[in-house]
Amino acid sequence: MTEEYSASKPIYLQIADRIIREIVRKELLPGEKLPSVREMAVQSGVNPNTIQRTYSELERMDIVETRRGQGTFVTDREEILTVLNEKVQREVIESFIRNMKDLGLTKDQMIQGIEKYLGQRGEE
Amino acid sequence: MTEEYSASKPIYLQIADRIIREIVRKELLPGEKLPSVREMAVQSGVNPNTIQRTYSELERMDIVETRRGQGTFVTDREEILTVLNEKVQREVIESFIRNMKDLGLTKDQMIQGIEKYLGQRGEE
Amino acid sequence: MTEEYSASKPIYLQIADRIIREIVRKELLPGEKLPSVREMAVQSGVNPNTIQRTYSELERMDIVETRRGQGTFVTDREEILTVLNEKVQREVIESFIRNMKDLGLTKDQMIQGIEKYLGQRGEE
Amino acid sequence: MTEEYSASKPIYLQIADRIIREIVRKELLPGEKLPSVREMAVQSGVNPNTIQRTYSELERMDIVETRRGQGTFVTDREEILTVLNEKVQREVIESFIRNMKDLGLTKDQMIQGIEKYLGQRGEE
DNA sequence: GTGGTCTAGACCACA
DNA sequence: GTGGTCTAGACCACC
Repeated sequence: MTEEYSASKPIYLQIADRIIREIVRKELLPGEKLPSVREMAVQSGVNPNTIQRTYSELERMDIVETRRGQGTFVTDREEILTVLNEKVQREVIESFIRNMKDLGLTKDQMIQGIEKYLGQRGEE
Repeated sequence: MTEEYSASKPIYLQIADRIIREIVRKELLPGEKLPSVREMAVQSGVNPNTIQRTYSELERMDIVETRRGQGTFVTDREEILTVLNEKVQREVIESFIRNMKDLGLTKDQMIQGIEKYLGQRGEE
Repeated sequence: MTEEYSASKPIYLQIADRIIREIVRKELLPGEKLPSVREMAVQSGVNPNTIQRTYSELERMDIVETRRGQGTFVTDREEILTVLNEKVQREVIESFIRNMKDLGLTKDQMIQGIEKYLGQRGEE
Repeated sequence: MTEEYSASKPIYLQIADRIIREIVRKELLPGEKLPSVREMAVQSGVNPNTIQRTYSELERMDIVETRRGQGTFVTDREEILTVLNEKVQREVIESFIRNMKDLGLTKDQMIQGIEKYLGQRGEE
């Protein structure tokens, strides 16, 4: 599988986003080891330096921690992951609200739209 | 202004999407003239043939009509624009729901999230 | 009005065909005067020499006759026009039959097709 | 072989029409591979881009499907080909009727004309 | 090899 | 001026 990367955002950040999404979806669990820089570079079809920058960025955000000689691990500090989860969620919601407002819709119409696609509130 | 284009989707379609968004947001009104092919090409930093293709695609979708020797105009057929609006709205909602489900959230949590950012239901 | 001419057939013959069609449709009547070479050239947007060849060709077919100093006239010899009519009609029918056979249709299917588009036989 | 193209219709559509005719006449069978863009361009004496446009148009009409890296193939969806056949047939009939009406003939005369060329109804 | 996109530059018909 | 078509030649992703 060859992934494609948008021209408008640095690749290392795009990969960081992807990893964050995997953490939020619990596909990567707290404390779990990430693939090595070299392995991830091969998987992603990019230069190892790029992955190095990705991991540095994630570490700067306290989302991962690297242990010398052992590798890079998802943080197990729950408060960090909680905040991360909220942040990602907030971004999705804000983007949605912005788009819907562009379409001239009110909050009630947004909710009705969601209910139309998922069935009435209370179900599911 | 130099715009950047994603690598994963043809430029002519990305520009078409941009125009559609402008129509849906009422930045381009029904019956309004679009920039000429050559002018839009300069604005967008692409070859006129690419814009030609964009306009052809929009015409094929009945979103735009061309009058020979005069230019390209947003359709003034309301039913077309209504359907377009619904289609874009549906896409926004589906994308939102997909993202939120990725985050492991239920429908009620989605709605609560929106209400948190916009105030309780019934207000605005 | 600028007419267009196919690249695959000489223009002078295309114009001859057009005149023949007008005669067959009785838009040009037996004995009626055709426009002068110069006038027809202007009407058709071509060189007078081209019309001259058209008229010569029609005269060779005995469809028109030219009277020196007076102009070019549709023949009034009914037998010529009758034969012409049959010839044109035959060409239309043969072309139709050829096309329909290409589609793998039998005669009865052709007739049914016509009836479908014009109502049942005996009406109209 | 140098083909000639009418001035009044885009070449890419004339070639599309030709291919459609070949499909309807079963000279091109369902599932059969069309010549590659470059090969067809040479055969037709036009630029590859023109054939590309022809194939795109045919794909838009669902008459043809392209498989990446493999080529362009006549669809094998029978219902598409049936509809196409009916459409072409309708066009042939309508053109015939138009021509015959131009000649001032009634429906019965059209049918008699066909029977004169193919023998009486019921035979064949 | 295949189809698909893009650029550069030309010519056309229409108004 | 407008949009529409066509050529020439390039680069891309996929197989």
